Amino acid sequence: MRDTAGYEPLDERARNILMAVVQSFIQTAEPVGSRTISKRFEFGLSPATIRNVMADLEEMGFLEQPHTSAGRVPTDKGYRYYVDHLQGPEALSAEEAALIAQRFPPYRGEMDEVIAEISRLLSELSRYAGIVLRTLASAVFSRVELVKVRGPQVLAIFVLESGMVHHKLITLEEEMTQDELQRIANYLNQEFAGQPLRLIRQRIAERMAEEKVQYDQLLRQAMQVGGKTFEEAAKKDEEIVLGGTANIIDQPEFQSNTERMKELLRAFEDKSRLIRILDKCLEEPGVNVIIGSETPFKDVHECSFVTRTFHSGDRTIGVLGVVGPKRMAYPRVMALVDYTANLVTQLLTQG
Amino acid sequence: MRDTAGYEPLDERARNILMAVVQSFIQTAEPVGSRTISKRFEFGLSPATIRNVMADLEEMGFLEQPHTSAGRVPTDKGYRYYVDHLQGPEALSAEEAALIAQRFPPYRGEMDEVIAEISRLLSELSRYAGIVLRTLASAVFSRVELVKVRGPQVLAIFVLESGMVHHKLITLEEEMTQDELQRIANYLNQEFAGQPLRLIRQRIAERMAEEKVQYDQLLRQAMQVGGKTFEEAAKKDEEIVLGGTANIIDQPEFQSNTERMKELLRAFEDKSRLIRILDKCLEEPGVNVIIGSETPFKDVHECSFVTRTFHSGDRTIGVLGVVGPKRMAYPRVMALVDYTANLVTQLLTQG
DNA sequence: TTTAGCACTCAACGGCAAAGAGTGCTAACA
DNA sequence: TGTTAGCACTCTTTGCCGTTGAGTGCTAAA
Repeated sequence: MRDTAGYEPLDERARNILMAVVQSFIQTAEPVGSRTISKRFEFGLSPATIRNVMADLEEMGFLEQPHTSAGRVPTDKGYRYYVDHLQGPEALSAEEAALIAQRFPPYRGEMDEVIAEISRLLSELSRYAGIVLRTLASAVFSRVELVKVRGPQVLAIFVLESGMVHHKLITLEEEMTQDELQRIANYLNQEFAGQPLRLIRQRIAERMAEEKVQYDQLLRQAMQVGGKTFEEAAKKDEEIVLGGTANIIDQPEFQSNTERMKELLRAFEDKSRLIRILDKCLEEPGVNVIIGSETPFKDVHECSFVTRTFHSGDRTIGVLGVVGPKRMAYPRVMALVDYTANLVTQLLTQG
Repeated sequence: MRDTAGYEPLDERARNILMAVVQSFIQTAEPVGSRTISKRFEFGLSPATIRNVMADLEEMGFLEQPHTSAGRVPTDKGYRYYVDHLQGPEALSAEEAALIAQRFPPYRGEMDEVIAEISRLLSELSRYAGIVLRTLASAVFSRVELVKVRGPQVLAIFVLESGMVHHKLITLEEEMTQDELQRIANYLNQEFAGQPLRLIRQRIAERMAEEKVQYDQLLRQAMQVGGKTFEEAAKKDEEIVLGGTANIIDQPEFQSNTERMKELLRAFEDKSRLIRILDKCLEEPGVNVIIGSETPFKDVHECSFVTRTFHSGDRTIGVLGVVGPKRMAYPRVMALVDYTANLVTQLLTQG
């Protein structure tokens, strides 16, 4: 939900007509005219009256015309108003809910496969693209194991409080024995267990600057290894998976315009930008909708994002959702995303 | 290289003209007529003569006409003949080779990032899609570490001879102590170090059937854990990454035909089919070319694959390559793929 | 054997008129 | 005063049609 202030007040009739335009356009992808609305919806108003109202709505910035003699199309502001104030909440049908639950992947501590499967599931059910971001930003450290691989290469496996496991291959400045590594691991576990990764990184940076670290060999080595372990982790802090991008080709708005389509597919290949967008969603509670130009990235201004965070216990693990054209079936997709996020949370929490 | 037998012998002139048609079509994506060839190539032949030869080539199945009054287009058989017998080997320019070497990712035992980066590199340089398959089929086991996570969950980390590291979370039937796990790991290391994963799986299956295993607790437990460890590994035996799929949208043959484009993008999303295709390439030494209908999968009949295996020492690690339209700049792409595969092999071998 | 000439085919292009959807404005109506 | 019918106007879409041009196959001459 965005701030609702700053809108000119719309009377009942204007709201109804705006709703009719948005819904009709979402269904047909054709600009909608006054005649169409007058026929298809039972407002008991003539096209002429509707025209007047639509002209008002256009002036207020909710609608626009592709060209003079065409019908109207919602603007981003129009979609926003629709999402925030007009659409009723839609529940998933029982069959659909059952279908999702049935297709739900099993979880055995390996997030990667779950993420991939969920994004596929979301894309199939929405017929748009599915997207999942997994973050370690608020992950809590539980334990690390250090395994000598060969030479100065060491495998650091760290287990998170949520039961998730990550591993990183790090290269030390000087070779150490497995015994030394064991001692270091013990130290790190004792010192940092139960703390968020974010904080640990900070602590290590602080300690390394402290004087006494210079004199204590174990401490010095521990900080070196710990630094590498947790710093390296940062690189994989966020993992993002997209599924079903081919679905967007079916959308008529891109069919005719291959230029836009190319732009969009390229945007989807550049994960870093998507991460930036979804990062914002991590802070939003509940189902979050981003419409077209509400993101700062021009190549996705023709898209909307519907997302929701998912958790393990009270830790935020990531965010999942659907990317589709602005002309998206919002109520349905929002219900789908909400339901799926709940299921994932359940899976991770009790798993 | 395919079998060269079974071709009607082509005389010098026919070969030249076939080559001209293929090259011209690769360049322009337009069906090529007799007039064009007569002008652009210095054969000293009139269009009429060329027409006769082209008619012969069409009868033999090397060329075809989209419609009566259009020029000719190579068939898959035509491309095949071109690739096998007509194109000269092309070397990468020094600048390009340098560019690749410079953009080459560093390697520190983590394959995942290398694979992703290589596929991106291949796609950027070829302007088609880059593809990399990593396989464990011929991987050799070096060492395993078993780490208790919580309850019956155990993290199995296995190091391969090539220095690569994989991990799998497995769930035991009964909880074990870290000490027991350590003993089991020792046993597995002693027993199986230096053997291919493939073979190990087989051995374990055999042993589990043996009678004496029933009486020896350590052995029984070891087989149970080993079975899970190596069996689980099979699931991730093959990993495939595609980069730059958006590039294919630029190809004129797909621009006009969104139906084909959709089909192709969907095919790219179904990794299992791509794996099947690339699996075949694993057995081919040298640069391998697959043209259109030479794969059994209809959705990629408009594409060609150019691939080459890469190695660590004498072990095959995977296969990399480029996927593009059949109308592909074969000599250039083949040189690129060859060079890149060599670099990767070098990286993995000395790394 | 090669080539010039010719009749033929067919996609592509441009122009044009008709159709159709939609609008804004005005005047009449309840 | 709000609503609506009517109307003139705009502009895209569609279909039609003739023209153009690239390309072919065939035949007959060099």
